[in-house]
Amino acid sequence: MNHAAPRVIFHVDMDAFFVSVEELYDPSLKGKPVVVGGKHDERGVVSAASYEARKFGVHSAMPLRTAYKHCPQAIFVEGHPERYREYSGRVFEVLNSFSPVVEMASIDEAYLDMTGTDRLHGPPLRAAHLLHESMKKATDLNCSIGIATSRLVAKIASDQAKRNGILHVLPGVEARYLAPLEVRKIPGVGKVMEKNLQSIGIRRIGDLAALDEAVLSARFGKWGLALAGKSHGLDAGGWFDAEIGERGDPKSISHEHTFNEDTRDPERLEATLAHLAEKVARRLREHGLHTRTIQLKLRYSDFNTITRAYSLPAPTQLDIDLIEHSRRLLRSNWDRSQAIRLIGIHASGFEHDAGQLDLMDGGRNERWRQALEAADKLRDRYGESAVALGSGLRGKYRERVQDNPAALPGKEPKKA
DNA sequence: TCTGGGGTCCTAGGACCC
DNA sequence: TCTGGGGTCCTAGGACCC
Repeated sequence: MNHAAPRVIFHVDMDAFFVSVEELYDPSLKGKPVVVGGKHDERGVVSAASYEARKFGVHSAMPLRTAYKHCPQAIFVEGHPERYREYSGRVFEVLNSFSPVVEMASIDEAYLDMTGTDRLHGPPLRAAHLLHESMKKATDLNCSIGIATSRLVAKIASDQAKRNGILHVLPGVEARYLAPLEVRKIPGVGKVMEKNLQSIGIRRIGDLAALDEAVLSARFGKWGLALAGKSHGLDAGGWFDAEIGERGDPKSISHEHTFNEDTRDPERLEATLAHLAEKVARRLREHGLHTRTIQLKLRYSDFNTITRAYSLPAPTQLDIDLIEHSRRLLRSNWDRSQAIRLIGIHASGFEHDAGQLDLMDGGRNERWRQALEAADKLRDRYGESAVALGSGLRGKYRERVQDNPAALPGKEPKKA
């Protein structure tokens, strides 16, 4: 085994993924300006735009209303996450048949370690062509493929290969390939970092590479050091330097909801929060995880956003715990003079085992866990609306609060 | 322009411990 | 009655990605 042999990394990126999947369900969309994300007059942003819509300046993350102004003739369609997950699975199957070392980086892109697969698939460029054809045959979707010795360069290359193309950056020419590109092409360099770099005269990756590492490190800390490495084409820092396919459990699970109109209705807020908490709890159980930290997120009318966290004495995966603690956070942190635009709940600090308390409560938690798991299975089989356990819970709690003020924290029951 | 939803990682200050 | 320094946990916020 030659350890000096450079790695062969593929970055496979599906072309206009959401739009392309929608076109498979409705071929009449093909060749037209299409915007996925919601209705043209709704709150929300563009999830994906067809290439025809992009010609009018529409791009993802643009507010839907703005997209409508740019391109009123566009067809606006609601997103279908289940469809995208299904096709993402098919994409994975194709990739997995080419290399056992696949890592889905998001729903529509993946890294493959193709090192040492020459015998099977031939040289990289040929393997990429075969992959491209297989993908089209199996999913009817186009993709672009970047090939390089690092994730970073492969990713940048796949972007340059758009659309429906392949780009191979040969070993040894990475820095030369990157040098003329704008720093913004580096994943992790966004608007703010781009501005910061511009302020010291750095526009292109080559400028970055020419700079002393110490200067970058002094000015931008850890990130500066990583940037120096990246400017030479190395996988440095953050998510990039892990081995491909070595992604473990999620670090956080969250759900949030933006109201179509801002609200100050406590019932509505608490019902929404309970619904979000149930979704989070359900996903915790799917992953076999327990959370220690629950975080509430509120966005007010003026877009000002606050987060408030609470760490539990023992980890949990139960709806009831998430509902109660997030509700408590809401009650004690919501500035009621302001209407709320968005509410969300975020779980983090995961552990695989339930807390000690689980063993000391006479089996109450264990019985809950089993009941909820059974409900999860019913939902899997018959759909979300099949089980009303969650909303039943909410109703019950409300009754309790209304009938008995003592159920509200901090209130003394009045004796008749 | 009027700004979604789901994530990851980083920073920075304060509490607390040794 | 002046006050070191490291480590870890918690919390809040922000940049960034798809």
